[in-house]
Amino acid sequence: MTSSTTPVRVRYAPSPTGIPHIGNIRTALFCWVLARQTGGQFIVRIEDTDRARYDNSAEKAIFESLDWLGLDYDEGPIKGGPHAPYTQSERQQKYVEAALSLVESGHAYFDDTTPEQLDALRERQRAAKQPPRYDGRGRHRSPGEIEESRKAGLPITVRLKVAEFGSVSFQDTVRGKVTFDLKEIDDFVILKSDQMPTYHLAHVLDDHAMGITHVIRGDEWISSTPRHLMIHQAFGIEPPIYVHVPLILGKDRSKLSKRHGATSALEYRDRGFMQDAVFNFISLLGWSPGDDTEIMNRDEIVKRFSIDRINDSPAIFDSEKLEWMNGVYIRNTSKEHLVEAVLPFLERPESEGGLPDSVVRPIDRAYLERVIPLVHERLKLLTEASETLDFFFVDSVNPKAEELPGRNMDAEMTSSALASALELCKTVTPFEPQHLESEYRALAEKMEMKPGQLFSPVRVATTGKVFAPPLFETMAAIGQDRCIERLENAVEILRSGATAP
RNA sequence: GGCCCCAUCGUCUAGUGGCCCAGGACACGGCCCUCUCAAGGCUGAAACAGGGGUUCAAAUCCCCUUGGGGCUACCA
Repeated sequence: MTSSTTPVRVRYAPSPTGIPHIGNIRTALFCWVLARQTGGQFIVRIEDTDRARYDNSAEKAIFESLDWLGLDYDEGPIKGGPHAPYTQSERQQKYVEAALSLVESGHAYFDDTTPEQLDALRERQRAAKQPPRYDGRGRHRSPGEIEESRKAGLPITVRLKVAEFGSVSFQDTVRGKVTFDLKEIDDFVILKSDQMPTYHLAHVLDDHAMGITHVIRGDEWISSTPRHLMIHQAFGIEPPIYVHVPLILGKDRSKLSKRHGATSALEYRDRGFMQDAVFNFISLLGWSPGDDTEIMNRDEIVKRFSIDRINDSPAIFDSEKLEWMNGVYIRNTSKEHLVEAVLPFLERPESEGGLPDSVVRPIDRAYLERVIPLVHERLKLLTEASETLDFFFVDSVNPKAEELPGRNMDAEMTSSALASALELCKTVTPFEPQHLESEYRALAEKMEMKPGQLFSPVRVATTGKVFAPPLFETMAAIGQDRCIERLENAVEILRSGATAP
């Protein structure tokens, strides 16, 4: 059991082969939270030992994701630290030396089996309905034979000698005791023929060197943990505490990947989610504080987090609830902060979801501050701001003729409503919400219409939309001149539409 | 196929033997509020995968079955 007062050293060790998805980032978040809670360290290490799959943009995305969610690290690439470097490709020599020392001590051996031979072996095993497994043939190769292969340019790997009998078990903090039979584990590669270590070797060495106390990682690693234990044993070092967190699955219940659509934290940022909402939401995937609390800021999460309360079962990632939560965060945020958050989205080009290109950039900030309260509680995504606010910023608006009439209103009723509304609009002073409302209500009464029947066409005429913020606040913000123009325009639209056959 | 892990409403989850004919949240339906849309309030429908044990008592413990997932690479 982990005492929350003992400082932990935990690490997030992604490999830069793709943009980190929510599940991956959730693991980073758990690590970060635990480090902050215990006053320990959160370390980032880049595991780029797979040269073929290395992707520079993925590496950038990793740091961008961490940064966006505010997961600051104590040691890592760029920043450095007492165990630098924190990028595995820069630590290669250490792995090679370690692998060689294992050969020296008899815990590992060179293997010159070619990939083709390995394929053939597996093929045969499959045909014979045997589990595909390396058969340990390299154990019997003499140094001379290896040397010959080396000279012939054959690929040479280093494999760990795994005992053929017995079992390994370990205590996983979330799973409990997990046991594997050693006969299930073959002699696996620890040093590849390109002199790069495999994940198994590299991370064990680094975690040990960096003093990692808790290895927090996805459930997918549970079945290779016995290998990691064997490596520790071979080096005579103590393994860390293992914490295998349940995976986050896509809607089809399979491991999260690109084909599940938007799965990276960065995509959520770009789609208008707030970082605190995403932080809150993903912390609740596979963990809960134990009561009904759902909305928690990061301090609360840090305070309440506990490894013991991490779930056993995988969670399906469904962004519907995240959208709701994002709305909660938007509503809870200050006007000033919302303006700040929404501005970059409004200023994007129209084709990317920004305000119409006809609106001059930079956007009139003072005016935005004036109108944002009108939509504050209506916003679920920051990206929605453009279409929710556009009519405030553009010069004119184009209501559809068929949308102008309100419920149970015919064309005639609509035109007379608009005509009277226009006349009133020209004369009403001051042009302020309360006054506007009382004037327009009086007008509705005089015309023997329900307020809504008068307001609806006016809303559509002034905003171009059927749904909009409260009418009189909106009109006041749009201003008397533009309202008059828009109402005139609507009257015109209706007239030309009505005369058409 | 083999090994390992998992199993409560559609989804996220509470539940650690009696407080549970199972609670909360999202989504969905209804009602209220209301100038539309939201927000808010009330409310409805919705789950312990199945079968055996153990126990006075089981969603909770054990076993089996079923289902799902992961791993099974010179990828991580």
